[in-house]
Amino acid sequence: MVTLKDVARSVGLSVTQVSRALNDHFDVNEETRRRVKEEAARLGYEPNISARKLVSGRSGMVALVDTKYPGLTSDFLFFEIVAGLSSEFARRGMQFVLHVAEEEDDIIAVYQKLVGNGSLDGFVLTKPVENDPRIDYLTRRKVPFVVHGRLPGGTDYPYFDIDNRWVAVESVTRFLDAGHRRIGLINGIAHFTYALARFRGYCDMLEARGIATDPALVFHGHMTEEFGYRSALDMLETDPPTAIFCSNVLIAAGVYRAAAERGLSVPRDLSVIAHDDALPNADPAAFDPPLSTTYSPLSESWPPLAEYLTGAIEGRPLAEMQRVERPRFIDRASLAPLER
Amino acid sequence: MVTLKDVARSVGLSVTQVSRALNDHFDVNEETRRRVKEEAARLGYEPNISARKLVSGRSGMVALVDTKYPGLTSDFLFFEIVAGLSSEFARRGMQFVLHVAEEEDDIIAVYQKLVGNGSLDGFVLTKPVENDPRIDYLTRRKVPFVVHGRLPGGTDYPYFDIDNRWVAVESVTRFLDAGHRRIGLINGIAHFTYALARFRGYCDMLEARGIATDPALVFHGHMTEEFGYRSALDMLETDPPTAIFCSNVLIAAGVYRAAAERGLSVPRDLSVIAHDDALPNADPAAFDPPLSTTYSPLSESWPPLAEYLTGAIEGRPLAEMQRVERPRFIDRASLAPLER
DNA sequence: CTAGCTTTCCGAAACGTTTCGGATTGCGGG
DNA sequence: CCCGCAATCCGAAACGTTTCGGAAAGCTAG
Repeated sequence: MVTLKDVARSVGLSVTQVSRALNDHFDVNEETRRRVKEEAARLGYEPNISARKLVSGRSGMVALVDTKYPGLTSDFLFFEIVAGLSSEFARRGMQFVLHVAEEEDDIIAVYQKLVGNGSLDGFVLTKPVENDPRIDYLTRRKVPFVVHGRLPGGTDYPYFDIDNRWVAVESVTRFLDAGHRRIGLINGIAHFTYALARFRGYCDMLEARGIATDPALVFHGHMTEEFGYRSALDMLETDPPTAIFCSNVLIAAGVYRAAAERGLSVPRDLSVIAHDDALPNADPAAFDPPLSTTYSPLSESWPPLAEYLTGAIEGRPLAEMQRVERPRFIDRASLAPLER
Repeated sequence: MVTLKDVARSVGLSVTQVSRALNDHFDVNEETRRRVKEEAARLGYEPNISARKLVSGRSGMVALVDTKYPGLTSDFLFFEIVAGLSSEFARRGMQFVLHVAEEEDDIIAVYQKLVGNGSLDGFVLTKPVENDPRIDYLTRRKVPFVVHGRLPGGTDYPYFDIDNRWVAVESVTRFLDAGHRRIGLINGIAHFTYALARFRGYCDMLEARGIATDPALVFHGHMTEEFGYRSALDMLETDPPTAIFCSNVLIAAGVYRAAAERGLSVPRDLSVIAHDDALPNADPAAFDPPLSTTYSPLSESWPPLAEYLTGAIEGRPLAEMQRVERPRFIDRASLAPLER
């Protein structure tokens, strides 16, 4: 391994000055800096992260922790997140550590261990839940982190989120304006905040028009095609809805399948809107008929997440590191006025 | 952060002795060891990985490097690997670093950087190709690594592989014994060694029975349902095969679809065998008719891979760290004797 | 009683980096 | 000619751990 000392010797300077030259400190001659950098490159010098971390507290490593669960390895969302973040941090010269904990592990204990051994600069938190214990713990320990999503109430941490309430409000409004009264919701797992926000938006919008939410029209679960299919079949059994909002394009695919099986035509007998994360495996435009969506590519969240986390590590002010993005509605052909 | 010094002070011993106690060195009193461990646990002490790495050369971190490519985020295989390895290393108290490099990056330069900054103990290499430059580089730099798969020829590195040649040989033999003469192969991308081994097995087996391999019956590409579908359609165009071996259950799904579209019945008009990695999203028993396979769950490779890599890091002898597993054939209902 | 051994402990050095405080040089202004 | 200042540089300490070489104390055999 080639160290600072090697470069120093080779260029006839002290270790100190070489370090400062490479880190663009002010008190080193321009010409010297050039020479040092050149020589370092020539020797193939790479700073030793461990040594740097030890003294400066920065390692350039960030982590994402998730616990194992059945279906983890076929969770597209998870892939997209992991690949997107890893690549984004790699681009910034940082390292991304994926830690998949055992299902039975206490999640806080895992963070404790990871934080304790002090080789990580910060964490990316995904899929927050209400009163998320991870946020409590990391805040208390003053460990930098960024949340993909956010909690209702005070948010004194960096986050990037989309306006999930709007997603539901917009879709339900369009259904209502088209004359629909019985509107179904097939949502993600209930305790995740994004699902909650959508659920609340859905309820509030109905209530505003004097419609009570019918529990028989609301489903929460793992957002798969299969789940969409089963939920839709269930709804269609008795007193079926005329419109369904799906939290996911995959769910919508299941709804389409169920509708076809029941001999219902979209959108004549059943209107459908879904939220589209722009995942590579599910293209709403390829649906028959093309699926109307609220559109917000997941891939656009990696750059801000990476930026905010580095910001948090460097201690930048919170205000610059909170953003909620509003999706846009893309009308295709799965929404029609209710015929009576 | 609680350090060795804190534990030492709290227990009235030297830092040295505390370190030895925690690492189960021999020259520390049994009673002392107990006291130290207890106190360390009480204080929530976690060894600082950076400091340890700096002096002992071990960080307990291993990495897997892959470059971005279109379809990465929908590559089930990749995620199965990532999640499986991460969890397996986590179980062993190690950390797993996923590094997704940009497509345009020089892969060796990436390894150079990662090796150079000296925070990684070793690497897991997947999807080896012939004359793999990564293997050359890491061997030359004496960096520990383990290969998932192996290269033809001398193998002076740890690896875990399945007998890919056997996979093809076995399937083709069964086809031949059932009277088939025109046998197709839909394989993975040609330069990966596992695809090569299967291709060679396929060719050799045909040749042994005096059958020339027909280039029109061999397809290499990304192992997706779509690729299987297109390849099968192509084959079925003129002078179709009566049997097809698929390197993947996904491919087989595409073949089934193509056959159905062409009005061919499996297995009456077309026999199909596939290799089954036991991925969660593709169950050959759920096919109609159930798909006969060579069976070898991918998930069984993580424990040996993790074990061999830690072995390589600790400098254990090579002989214990090489294994090739033979899959087993599972007969279901997609293979029938050729009617004439 | 002593030599030698075992058991248990400890001080100090080392790993590669950053950073604090100070040192040296050269220059212009008085 | 000297003072002060800017521009460059450097030595040494520090981060938390492991490890080398030895030291102290207790015991046994002679």
